Amino acid sequence: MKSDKYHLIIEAAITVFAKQGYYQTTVAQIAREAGVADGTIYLYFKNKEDILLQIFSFRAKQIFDRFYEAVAEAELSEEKLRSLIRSHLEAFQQDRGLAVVFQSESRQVRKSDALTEQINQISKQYRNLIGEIVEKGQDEGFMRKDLYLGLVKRFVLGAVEEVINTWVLAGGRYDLVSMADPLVDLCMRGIGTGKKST
Amino acid sequence: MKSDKYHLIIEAAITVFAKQGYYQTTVAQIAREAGVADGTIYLYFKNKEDILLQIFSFRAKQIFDRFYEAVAEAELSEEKLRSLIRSHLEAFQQDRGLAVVFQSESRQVRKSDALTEQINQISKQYRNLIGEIVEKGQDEGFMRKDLYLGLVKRFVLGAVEEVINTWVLAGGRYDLVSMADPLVDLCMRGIGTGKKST
Amino acid sequence: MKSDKYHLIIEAAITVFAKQGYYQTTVAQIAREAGVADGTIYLYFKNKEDILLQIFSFRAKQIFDRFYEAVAEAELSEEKLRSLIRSHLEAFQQDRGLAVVFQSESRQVRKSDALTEQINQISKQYRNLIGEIVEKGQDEGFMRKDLYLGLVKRFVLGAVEEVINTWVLAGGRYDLVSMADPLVDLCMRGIGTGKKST
Amino acid sequence: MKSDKYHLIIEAAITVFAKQGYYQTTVAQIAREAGVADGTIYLYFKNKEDILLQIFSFRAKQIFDRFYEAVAEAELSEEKLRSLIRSHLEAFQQDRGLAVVFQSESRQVRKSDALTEQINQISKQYRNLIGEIVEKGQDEGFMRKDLYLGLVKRFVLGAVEEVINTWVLAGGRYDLVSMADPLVDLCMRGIGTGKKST
DNA sequence: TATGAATGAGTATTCATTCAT
DNA sequence: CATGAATGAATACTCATTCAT
Repeated sequence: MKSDKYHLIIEAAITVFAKQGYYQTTVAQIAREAGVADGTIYLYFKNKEDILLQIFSFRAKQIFDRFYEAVAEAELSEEKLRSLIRSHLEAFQQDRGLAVVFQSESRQVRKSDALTEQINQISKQYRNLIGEIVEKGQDEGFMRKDLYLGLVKRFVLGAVEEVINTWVLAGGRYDLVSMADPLVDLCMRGIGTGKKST
Repeated sequence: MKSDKYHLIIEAAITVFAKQGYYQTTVAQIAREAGVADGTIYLYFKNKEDILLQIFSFRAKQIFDRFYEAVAEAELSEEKLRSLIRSHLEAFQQDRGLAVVFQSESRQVRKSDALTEQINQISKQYRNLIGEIVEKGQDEGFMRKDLYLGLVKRFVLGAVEEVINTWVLAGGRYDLVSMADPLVDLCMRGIGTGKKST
Repeated sequence: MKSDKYHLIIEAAITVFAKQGYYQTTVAQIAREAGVADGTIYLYFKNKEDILLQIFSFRAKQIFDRFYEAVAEAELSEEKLRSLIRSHLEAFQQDRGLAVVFQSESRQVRKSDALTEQINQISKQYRNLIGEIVEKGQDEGFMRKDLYLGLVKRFVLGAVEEVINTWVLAGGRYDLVSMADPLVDLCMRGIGTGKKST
Repeated sequence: MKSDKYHLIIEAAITVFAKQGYYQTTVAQIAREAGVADGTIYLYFKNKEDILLQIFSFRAKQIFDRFYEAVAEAELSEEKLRSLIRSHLEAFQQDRGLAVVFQSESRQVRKSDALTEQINQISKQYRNLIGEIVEKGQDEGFMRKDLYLGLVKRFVLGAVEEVINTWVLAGGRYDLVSMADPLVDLCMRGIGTGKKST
């Protein structure tokens, strides 16, 4: 089990990264926000970038576990998609800081291979999850088979991300989760066969 | 007419920003890439950030003019949407560097109000363009009227952006423009009424 | 109590400013002279100008306290003037570097309001001290009453400063304090009534 | 005869140096003030410092010629001293910018030997002029013979300079020349024998 | 002569990282 | 484990000077 301070620093970093962006944030600011000394950070993290890396890997893992659960609980493909999107929006609505960091930092080109890889892996996992759902939908006859799967994955992911992004830029002032159903509806019309699941 | 050096520097900056990101890029690197002295940059730009600002405002204008033309040339709403998306993909395919900069830097949280505003304005214009097309489509009976317009705009924009983003991350190794038709098809199924335009 | 390093840097700065002048001195030179890293300076001073400001305010205070003491210890006005001038010359003779900095930097036109104000305030205090002595001298009948006080203050201050200045330019090679008595004599003839105090 | 532009630049430099000080002034500012191109300055001056050097040597010469004239026109030593001081104050009152530059830049420590020498030479000449007057006064019996001549020179020079300096700092808002008589009176009491010249 | 665009050396300042306590 | 003072490499920006026109 990770120490108390570790989580303290992670949370502080998310807060400050969300407000100012990674490069605009100093390690000293994170330390102050976390209420620890500058040097203490280096007891838990290799360097500044490692903090961001851990945010992506540690927190992403937490969140993805919820996604998998949500998808597993649903039966049919459409409901799985709905569950996925809803829990995605829920997770980000619950932690807007994290949402901001994900949205704004994941697109940044970076030198560190470790970080790039981490981010790419997360995206890939997410797309794979969508891919599995769509394939299941195709098997069930709820989703069109004449679709380039790679495009469909991005189509769904892009739509969800843009909805989140708009919400983030709007300052998180409205209910993000309420966008889930209309969004799924749009997606299903795009990729679905029209066959009803009930 | 802007001076020769101005464009030289803009192009150099796009190249280097695309490769390393804004914060990882030094002014000296831009100067070297442009083949000018460090100080020369400050004859044409107020500071480093101003270069990015100019890229967004100057180059975005160029590109947006093409978008408006493309949309204007088409007759029916679906064709307008197809034109818009195709010219979007074309523009970014032709200048991958610019695409990378747009995709990765536009999401960054930043202090400068000027830059944030510039970026927000571009996004808004784009969404408005989509909005107009959809409204026209609703009038023509090609697009559903039971849609929350704000969501539709983001839905389309998000899908396009994610397609570009994936292409960017893949190193631009395949034909981006060929994604236009399937993408429009997906979007139209999502937002269309099913009525055929021919 | 101020840290060790603070004084180390102040002394180093005085030395280097005295040798090369404020604008010709780099922060790196001060750091090297003080035996600290460049960055360390910014732990104790806001910026380069702040060092000069602190020299004026911190060291001036030290010295002025001595002046007030010296003046207070003397009884009659002429002796007070003699004490003031002697301790002034003594102080500057003891720290020629400081003398040089005071003489050469205090006349410079500068943007910083804080610095200008600091310098003006010191000059004013000094002139006020002289003013008080002269007024006491007038009461005692040792000094002429037909004098424009503002002129007298400057007359005395100017004479003392020029004597110091010449000594500074001469490289501090002779005994500055020995000029005190003849200087006071000259001043007293100029402003005195001729009445003897003994 | 020096070209038009030469004087134009000299005057412009005096104006800007007076306002901002030598080190705070850029060559471009001088050029703008003079209404010439940056490069033009280097047709008339070797470098930035040369401008200041020329101000001291060219303008000082002009002024000193007036001083010598004024001193020559007077008969007796006291009147010579009065003439000198009055023309000094007059000259500076007429060109406050020049006064500021003289007062503030002449004390600065500088690397350039040429400039330091120029400034020292001017001061020396001035002190010599005073010296000659005092010696004449001693011959005539108007001035005390028990004075260390080096001190007397500085005594007078210092008093005059401080009076000018105060006027400069006050923004030149009062009549400087009117200080001449009281100032001479003070000096004469200090150094004179009391014998009346009429 | 005159120009002003271009140069690039020079510098104040920041900040990730270390390490003695 | 925890601290935070100290470090010094890194970098945006300025400006005196040059030179092709």
